[in-house]
Amino acid sequence: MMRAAKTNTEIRQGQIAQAALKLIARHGFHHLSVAAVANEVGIVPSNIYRHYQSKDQVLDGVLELVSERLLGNVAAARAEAPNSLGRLHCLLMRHAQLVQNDVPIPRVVFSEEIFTGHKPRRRRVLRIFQQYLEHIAELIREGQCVGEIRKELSPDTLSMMFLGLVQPAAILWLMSEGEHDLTQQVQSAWNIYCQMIQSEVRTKEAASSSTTRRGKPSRRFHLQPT
Amino acid sequence: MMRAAKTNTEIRQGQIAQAALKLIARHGFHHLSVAAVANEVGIVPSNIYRHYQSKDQVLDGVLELVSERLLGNVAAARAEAPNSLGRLHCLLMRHAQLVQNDVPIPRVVFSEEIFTGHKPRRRRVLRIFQQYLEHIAELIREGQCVGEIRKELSPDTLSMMFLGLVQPAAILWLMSEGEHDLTQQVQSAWNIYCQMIQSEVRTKEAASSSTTRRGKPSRRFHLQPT
DNA sequence: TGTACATCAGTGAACGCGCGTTCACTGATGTAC
DNA sequence: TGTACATCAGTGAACGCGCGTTCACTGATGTAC
Repeated sequence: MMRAAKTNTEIRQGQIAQAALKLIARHGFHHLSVAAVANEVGIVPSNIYRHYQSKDQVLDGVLELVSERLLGNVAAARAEAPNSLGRLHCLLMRHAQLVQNDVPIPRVVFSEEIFTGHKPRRRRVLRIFQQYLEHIAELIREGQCVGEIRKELSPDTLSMMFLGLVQPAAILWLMSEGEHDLTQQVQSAWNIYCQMIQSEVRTKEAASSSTTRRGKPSRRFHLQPT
Repeated sequence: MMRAAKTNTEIRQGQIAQAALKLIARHGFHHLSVAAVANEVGIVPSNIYRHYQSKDQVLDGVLELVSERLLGNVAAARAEAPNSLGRLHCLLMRHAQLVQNDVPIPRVVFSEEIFTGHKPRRRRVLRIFQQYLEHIAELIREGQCVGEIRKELSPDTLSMMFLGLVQPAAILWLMSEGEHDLTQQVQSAWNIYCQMIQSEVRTKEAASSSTTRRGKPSRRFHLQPT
């Protein structure tokens, strides 16, 4: 066996967390072994302990990555779309992509290790979850301020429902190994959700608002196939 | 140690599955050990193998129980409420109760053991999930037939969104150890969902339909706190 | 009703395996002189 | 520029623990005669 190149701990920590995330994405959280991570990085298992104190700390590193990606998507969605509904739509699709291609967040968030693992980590995931929800609620509030989104609906409830547009579909997708088309299912759900939350354009007050409902209804409504 | 009373295999299989479900509900899926199950039943670990061939088969027994409860709720909701919206509401609240009191289904369905465990079991859970979705879609279709629910919305998408009313809240509830009030959050989401899917009562054609929207809007709408 | 035997559930000890972690040692890199 | 030494990352062997599973044995229950 060739000896691995000597590498700075800071860099190795990053490599190890990335490798762990990749393996979790592929084989699931609790199949993650220190040996597998080491192998992925190209070092020997015991060497992990030069850079992390324990497996637990590696997992903390993974959570950090997941948090960054989730919150990064919020920032990206803000930058990509000009209005609230567009941003929400963008965030939703990015979230679906994240689940599908890159990081099966469900594997992390729904994992047993999280629910039943030691408390500090559970609190941490809870916090990430809540932060994410809060960002979504903020997007919704902004939409309500400018009149895009109906003001009588609670942003907190709407943000929870927003996540509900992806989660069941994501689980189904995970379990069916790609038999279900996640993106399309999420899109269908979004169409209905969007139509529901946007301010009515029929009423006289907001007849020509910024929403696209009137212009191209066929893209907002999910038309029944048959 | 007192010797356990000799008991019929059929009965013991039931006891074992029940005990396993109870322990999963309390401590999570992958913390389930054969020893713990045996202890809960009041027998010795090795005795489990008189009644099941392996731990895997015990887990299959647990899935059977979960399936029964989920589908049982559908039947109960059908019996309890006269119309489709009422049945959906009833089913939703029963589902939330199931998660909260009895069987944390998330612990089973979202478990790593399911996603990454051996294929036959994953297929089985997928099937249970799909059956449940299909029953919900059927309730929705019935509602569309009698004009309670808007006909242009896809039952398949609506059923997925229906599950989305509980799932994020359930996960939050699990992680926060009851800090969040699951029932109330689900109720809020339902109010919005219900308002969205029910047929418009404003329009002339269905002015006096069977929905309760006009009569008591404050119970259907979630009013913003501030 | 009583006896002999087959069947079947219950038990404790032990095995085997995976896996996280420790430890003593190796060898490369950077720094002081 | 060259030498000596400290520092730190890499390695393989081994330990320890939990846990699913096996096995030989025990003892209770039901049945045939």
